[in-house]
Amino acid sequence: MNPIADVFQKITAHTKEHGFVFQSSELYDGLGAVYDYGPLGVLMKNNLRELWWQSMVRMHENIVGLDAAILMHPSVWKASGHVDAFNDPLIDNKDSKKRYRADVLIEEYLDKLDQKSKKETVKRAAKEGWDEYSDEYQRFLKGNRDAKKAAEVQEKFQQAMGANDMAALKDLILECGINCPESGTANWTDVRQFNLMFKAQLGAVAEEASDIYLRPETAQGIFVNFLNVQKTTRMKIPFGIAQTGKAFRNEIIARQFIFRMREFEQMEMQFFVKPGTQKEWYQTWKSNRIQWHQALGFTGDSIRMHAHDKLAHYADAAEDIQFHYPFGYKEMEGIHSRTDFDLKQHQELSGRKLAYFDPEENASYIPYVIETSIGLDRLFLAHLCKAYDEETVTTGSGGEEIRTVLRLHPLVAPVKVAVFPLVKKDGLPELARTIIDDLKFDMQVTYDEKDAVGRRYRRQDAKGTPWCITVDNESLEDGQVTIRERDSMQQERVSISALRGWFKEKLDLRHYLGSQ
RNA sequence: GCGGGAAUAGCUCAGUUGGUAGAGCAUAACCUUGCCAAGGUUAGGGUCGAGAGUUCGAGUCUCUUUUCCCGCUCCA
Repeated sequence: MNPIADVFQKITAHTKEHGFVFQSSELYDGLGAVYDYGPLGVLMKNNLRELWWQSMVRMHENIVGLDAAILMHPSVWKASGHVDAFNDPLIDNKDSKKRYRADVLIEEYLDKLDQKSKKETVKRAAKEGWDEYSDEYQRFLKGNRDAKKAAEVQEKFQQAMGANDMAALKDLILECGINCPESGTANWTDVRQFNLMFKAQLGAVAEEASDIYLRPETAQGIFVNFLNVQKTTRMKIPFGIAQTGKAFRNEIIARQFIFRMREFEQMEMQFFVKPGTQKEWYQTWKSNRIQWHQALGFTGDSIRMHAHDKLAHYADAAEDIQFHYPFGYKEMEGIHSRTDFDLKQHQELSGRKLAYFDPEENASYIPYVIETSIGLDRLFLAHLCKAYDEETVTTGSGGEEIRTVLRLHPLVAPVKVAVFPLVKKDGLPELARTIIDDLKFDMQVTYDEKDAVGRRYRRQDAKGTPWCITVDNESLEDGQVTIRERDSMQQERVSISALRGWFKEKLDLRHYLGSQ
């Protein structure tokens, strides 16, 4: 096994062992590429979502929140392009093992026929002296062998696509003698429809029910609410709408643990700007988002920007923020300049005006959109990967051992403080409980009294808890306790009455996100 | 989707030519110790991923299937 896979496997095993992530429906052998967050996982995931929300909504007076429904009108997905782009008839060549879109293969074949037909026509026209606009020319162009064949194939093709008839598509490929460009053979599998959107039924009576989709992205909920939000909040451009929520994609292959899941959570912010200013805003949000990641510990080369090779149909600029996962640099967040594509599409299909009236310009226009879109699960995984560490330490008896520690950012860590009585007698547990009762209003705290205290420290290290408080016999007299820090293992004596202030200072957002 | 590998207790893994299911760690209770883990005693926990087949008998052999990992492939 290669060392990279080894590290990743250790991380995934660790997350299960300590209750961060479980496989979905494990009791029934599991459901592929779907995962559940355990007790520690949900705390950490909530922290990350909250940190994003605070830096987006709370710290920007021109960004407001939204929580749109997962179910939306089917036309939304027509307008967004998902119905077309997420519905591909695919076919594999068994010899080359290459996969193609069946419709693209046929369209390419039709193109070839068209070219042949044109070539023939030009040749014939030169011979006969026909003008390009003459009746003879046109008649031959439509009437030659290749053109007739093309028309015939075209009709069958449209019929098959219209009826979603996959068998007919395959027959057509065989009939046309279309071979794999790679292997040159016609050893094809059946054509299969890959629908990346999850379909559900709206309506309890099967015959009356209509198809509806689970949203494949959260962005459209923002676009269709654009005017609702703008009018009710009296927002002026430039302004943004932020949303977090689940999205669903029927991935053909889904791997690498929670990196690619069928059900996942996105955190998106769509920022509406005046056309022509999108480039500046694109840069602004790019650097803002990088700063945010750096503030939470993704320093050095743990993240990098990566430009898209080819742009999606809606974008005029797009880059990813990639994180250096154990399996390589992979997309964690996307910054996209989406132009006015989405709003325009919705305006067209709905027939409702989606223009914004700009009082300063005294003109109305459809705004351009800069999108920041991050996968919460991928962010979660990135923090785990960055934090996981096996450190060699010297033991009390002079030997060496491995300390497994999650060096999570304190704001990200699921539990902030663990409180221990040094021994479970002499009233120490009771004193420890009073400390917990005092701190629990501000942060997630936990209690542990079992085993030697050193061992309890290690248990918390594995969960990423940044601080441990130990109550000893002296505490009863001088009112002071020991705070032990996770990464340095340094200890500090602090009086019980000062604890709340001490932690409030350590967990102060402005230390980390203050630059934004 | 193709090819390869794997699945036994919460975790890491043994399990011989097919013959009653094991260890360490973890968990719980009690005793002991007390500032950087693994002292003692005891207890709980497994239809060996699932289904079928071969067999007197299957964790072990065969087939199917599910899930995970690796490589290709795919990816708004």
